[in-house]
Amino acid sequence: MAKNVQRKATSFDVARLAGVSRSAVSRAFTPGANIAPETKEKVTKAALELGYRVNSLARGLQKDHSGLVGLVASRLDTPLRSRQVRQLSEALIREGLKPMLITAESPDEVGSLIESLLGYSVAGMIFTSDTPPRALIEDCGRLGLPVVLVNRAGASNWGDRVVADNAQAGQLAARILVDSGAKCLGCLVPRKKTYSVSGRAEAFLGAAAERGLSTEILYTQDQGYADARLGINETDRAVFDRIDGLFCSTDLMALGALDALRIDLGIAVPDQIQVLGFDDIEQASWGSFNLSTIRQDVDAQTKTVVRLLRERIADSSLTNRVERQPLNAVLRGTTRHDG
Amino acid sequence: MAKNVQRKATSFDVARLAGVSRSAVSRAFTPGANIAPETKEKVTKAALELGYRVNSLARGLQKDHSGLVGLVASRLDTPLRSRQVRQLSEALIREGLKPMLITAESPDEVGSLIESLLGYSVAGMIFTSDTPPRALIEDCGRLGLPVVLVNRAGASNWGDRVVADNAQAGQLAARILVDSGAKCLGCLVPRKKTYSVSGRAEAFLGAAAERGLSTEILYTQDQGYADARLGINETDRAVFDRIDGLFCSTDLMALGALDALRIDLGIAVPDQIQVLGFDDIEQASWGSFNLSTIRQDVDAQTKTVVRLLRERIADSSLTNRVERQPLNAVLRGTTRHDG
DNA sequence: TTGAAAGCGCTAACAT
DNA sequence: ATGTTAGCGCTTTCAA
Repeated sequence: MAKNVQRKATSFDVARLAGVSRSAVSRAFTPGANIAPETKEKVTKAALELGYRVNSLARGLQKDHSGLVGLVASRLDTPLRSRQVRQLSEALIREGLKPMLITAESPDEVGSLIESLLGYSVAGMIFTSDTPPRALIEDCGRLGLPVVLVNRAGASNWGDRVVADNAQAGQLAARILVDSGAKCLGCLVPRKKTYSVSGRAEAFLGAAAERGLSTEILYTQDQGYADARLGINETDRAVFDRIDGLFCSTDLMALGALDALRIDLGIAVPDQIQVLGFDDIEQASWGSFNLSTIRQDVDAQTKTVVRLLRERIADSSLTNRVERQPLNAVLRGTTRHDG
Repeated sequence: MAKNVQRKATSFDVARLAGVSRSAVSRAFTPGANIAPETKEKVTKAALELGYRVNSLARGLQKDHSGLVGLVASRLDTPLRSRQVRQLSEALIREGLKPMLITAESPDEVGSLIESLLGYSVAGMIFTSDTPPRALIEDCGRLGLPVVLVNRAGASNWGDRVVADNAQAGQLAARILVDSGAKCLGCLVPRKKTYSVSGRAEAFLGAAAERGLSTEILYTQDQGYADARLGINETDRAVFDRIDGLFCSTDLMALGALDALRIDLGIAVPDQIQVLGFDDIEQASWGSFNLSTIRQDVDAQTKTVVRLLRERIADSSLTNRVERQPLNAVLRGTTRHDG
């Protein structure tokens, strides 16, 4: 089946067929270059005939970047993350950039991978990962390489950040539960800490304390549905007699908690305990859950990320910026709200 | 913040510092090259000192490929697809390849994107997308570029394929429902056809017919949860008095159907109607659903895809191959099975 | 507006 | 085992 394997046409071939120089070919494929319309047309025609495509590797070798962008993500198989990556990928492509996807869970893995990205003269990097080693981000800074961090702590002195407003989130969560009558609040958090998840939980606990409410912290191993379901089941049952409102660090955990509460423990939601999540993943709106939550607007987030990246590619002398994303409550059936 | 922007070190710089030639540097970074251990060590040391990294663009220009692999996927924010992409991405990285992620829904978009991938001298392409235009795959064939199609029709005469066995899936689904007592079978399919989804449905309907069972086809607009829930709600209610077993083309649709049946229509599952899905996405096992389904083994699928790709990168004269993946029933709570 | 010529950073023959 | 030399395919001064 490997018959007829064609060698790729080069700008040289096109130049010869069109009867022009290689420079002319290059100009024909460079937007805004100084070239006569008829020359451009001749070139375009010849290129089409030969099936010519600019070799991005060679071009990238010449220019300051290759048009590739490193997109680093962990937990890609998770609802929120996959939505973020899909949108980021599409947005980058729309900007004429190409995402190189790096999926890795541990800092070590991520480290060596990013290392290798640098060899591709990427135009920038986007981290949605929980764990970009800060040393690497500093490497990027040293190279003047644009970096955008999504929902990550500003670990180093380099990189723009787009973050959900954790303080606001915690406040909002507490207010929602209190307004709908909760008197004793629980907060479900994973033992493995993460910038956004831990930040939210702390803000929530703080807000509850300010209002003079008593609080309980319930733990799960990690951030998955199963972790949360197990975590609830392993929590001392007496806790559920005390609390009447539960804020979960993520929707995924909230769904696990919900199933544990209703199915495993036979506790009525929202009558006995109200449950509030965070993120507004698609599953939160599904009929079986109908979860009240606080939405992260992924569309807006994506737009901001790409804008920051684009701006910094254009002008690397910018100072580091941080953009806080607005949050909206989405009240469904796991909280009470009739007043 | 853009102070101290360093120029990247080149092999020339390393060569000079190490007191060797550029070839020596090249060899030091080429696994299995002919180089004396002590020379290699000198080079490695100098490279470390200068923060040198091989420029993959320049290397790719010289070799026959850049180490990049095109990973084309649609509906990335869907549970099965995100799992596939995560695993493929990780597996590629483990092979020393780097995935370029192309997410696009329409054939037109995909077309121009793949077009641009070709300019990066990719080592191969993997399509999980529903819609890779066949003309493009033929372009790849003309270039001798390895292509692996996942759950796609063999549209052209180029490309290896990894597919779930649709015929077996349909048979298995019918048998499961019949064995657990169903007499009249329904099949939920999206109007927008897709190779794997339509294939399964047809096989199922065929298998039911062979057993002399009457069947109903229920339609949804597309493959999402919401489409399925809506589709069920818009179906003539009389249908649900007739059927007592429903096979859904995908788990996502099954979950939408389940919520529609139980919550919107008040139909008992599995008592009145049994429901069977396909894929075994994570959500199928969640407590609220506990969906019986037929599993696609994504791990095995990924291994096969990467093996085929690797083999063909090594030897492009291979004939086109197709690997059928085994399927396993996962019986949970939406089917009866007490005999 | 166009072409000639000089690289971008690397690898692979070839010669030593 | 090592160095020399000649490209890979492109863009970009510089002259014309």
